[in-house]
Amino acid sequence: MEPIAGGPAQLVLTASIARRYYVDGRSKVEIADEFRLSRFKVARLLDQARSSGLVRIEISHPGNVDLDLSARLQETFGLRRAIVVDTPEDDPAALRLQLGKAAADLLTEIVTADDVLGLAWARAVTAMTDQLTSLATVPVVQLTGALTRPDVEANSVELVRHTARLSGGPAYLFYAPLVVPDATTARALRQQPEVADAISHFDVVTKAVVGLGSWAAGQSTLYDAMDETACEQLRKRGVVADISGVFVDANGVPVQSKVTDRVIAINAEQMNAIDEVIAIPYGLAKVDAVRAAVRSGLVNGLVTHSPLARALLDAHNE
Amino acid sequence: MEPIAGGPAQLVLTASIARRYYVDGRSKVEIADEFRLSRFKVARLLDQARSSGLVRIEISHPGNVDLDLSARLQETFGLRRAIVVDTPEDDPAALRLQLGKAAADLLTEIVTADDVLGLAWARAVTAMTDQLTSLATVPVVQLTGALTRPDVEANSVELVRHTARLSGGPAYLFYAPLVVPDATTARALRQQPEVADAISHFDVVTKAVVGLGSWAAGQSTLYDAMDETACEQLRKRGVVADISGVFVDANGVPVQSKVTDRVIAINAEQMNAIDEVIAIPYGLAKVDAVRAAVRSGLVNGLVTHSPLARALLDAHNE
DNA sequence: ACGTGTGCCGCTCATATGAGCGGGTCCCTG
DNA sequence: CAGGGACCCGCTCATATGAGCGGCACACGT
Repeated sequence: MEPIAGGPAQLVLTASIARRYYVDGRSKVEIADEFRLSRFKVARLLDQARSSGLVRIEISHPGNVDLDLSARLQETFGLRRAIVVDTPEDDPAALRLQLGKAAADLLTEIVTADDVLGLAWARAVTAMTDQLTSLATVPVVQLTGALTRPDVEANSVELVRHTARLSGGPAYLFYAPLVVPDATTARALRQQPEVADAISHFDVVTKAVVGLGSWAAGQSTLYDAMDETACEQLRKRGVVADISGVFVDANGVPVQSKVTDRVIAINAEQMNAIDEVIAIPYGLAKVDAVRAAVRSGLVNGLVTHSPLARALLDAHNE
Repeated sequence: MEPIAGGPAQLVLTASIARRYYVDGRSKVEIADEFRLSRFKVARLLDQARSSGLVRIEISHPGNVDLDLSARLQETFGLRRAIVVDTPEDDPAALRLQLGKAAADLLTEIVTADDVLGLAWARAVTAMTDQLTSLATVPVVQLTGALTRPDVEANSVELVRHTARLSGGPAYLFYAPLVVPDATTARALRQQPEVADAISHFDVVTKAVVGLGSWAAGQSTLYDAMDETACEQLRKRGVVADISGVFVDANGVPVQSKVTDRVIAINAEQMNAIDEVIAIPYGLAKVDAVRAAVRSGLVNGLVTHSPLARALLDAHNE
């Protein structure tokens, strides 16, 4: 693997050839010609140069996206998209900002006029839309009700409206909470004209950005907003993650329960039908939730930060 | 030249492909297959990755030889050999030691059983032979007389004898000074049997290691050993370098003069007939001398240190 | 001296690759 | 709305390249 070549002249020759080939981009035949060697000899020297470590190839770029980690994450988990932002930041708000920017850039890039965009309510999604500056003209569909929290200004509606305005496309939005006290209320809400209209568009959504929470206190806005009993019940059913209102267990299997009926949001089946579903998780506490979400196949795009990406890869390799 | 790609997804895709291609060594066709792209698209992305600087290729190795500089020196001046030792050392003795080692390794590598080795007297050559540990069995021919200096132990004779013993081949050596007071003495010396014998072997020498001095006080052992008048006369003739007794001007043209006749050493014509002539110059004061020596075509191999190598390249590029 | 193993070389032939072309699309601009 | 112009794509076809083979020289043990 690493047996550096023989004499110094050999070494210099190999380096010259490597330079001609890799830096100057000449063909091996040309090089062979120039150095009066057979092209085979040139090829062998180049092989040796690479395997001995004389030629090192690095992939990097000036931005804050860790391309190598992104690629590995994408490949390892079979994702359609993966963006890993390389930042030492660990303050959640600042992190959200950075990931939001990366996600916004991603969305700008991948959304084309043929798409229908779905947006769920989540702080990370808000962070994204806030930094969105350009978007193809597409319909924007609200995928979930909103939760009002003292520390958050925007709600799901504003998020959708803002994005649709930016895009120039129609908005399908409604005013409703993400979770209500009982199934009956939920059913009634779902029959409201605006809600029903939005829901009727769920199956034409082609790209969506969703929230992703770990099913534990402080790790999921939905968890924190729900009553203790319901949370406990879902935990007993093996729920480890909520994907904008869709509950999944550690194996990524969606969990149906009475609680599910109280949620005003896209369901597992509908989400599964969406071509690309992107989540923006951060924080090491979410490792298991992300694994579950990815395993479920519901989420096939990730925008995250390097520590979480590394943790995911580590967890995968054991 | 450096317009980094478009969106982040594009970037990650390009990085993935670059990794597959450069790191994993897969073919473009395989990659195209894997990513569902045309091989042309893959090729274009890879081109872009290289030209945008996303993929960086470096050539380096753990030793103290600067391969890149060596290669550039070799190419720029059309040399057969160039070894640039990367060292911050500037103490002449320590430098000689390092260059001597590099030159010794080089000699071990390039001298084969078919060669005839010629050695001139010079401190740097002594530094080389002292560190020579292995050499093909070849005849070793003394190319110059010796100068005895208080700070030097070995002389040309010892140098040749030692090398021949190491090699196992015959030695053609003689006892004579490098320079004598008048041409008549020189002529007489050249007819001495041992001297004549060595000289008769000059034209079969295939590889030689010579000294290289700048024609100024303290920059050439020969200069320092000669009378003021002679030095001055040669300087007036435009001499800037002495190559083990061969004087050349700034354009690399050998300078004949009455002084030349007083030197017991190989002459320009004979040196020119040698396939490889290697010098081991060091110190920035020798830039012009090295340029002249290389331009003359008499010297076609260099073992030197990085500052001098850089200075040579700089001088060439202006 | 004589196998014999090892390393290096250059070959053939199937495959990968590059240069350059022409046909699209989108976006200006007149 | 027509006419460029600036891409971006995938094609053809000549060329470059890789896999694997047999020949050759050298080193070594018997």
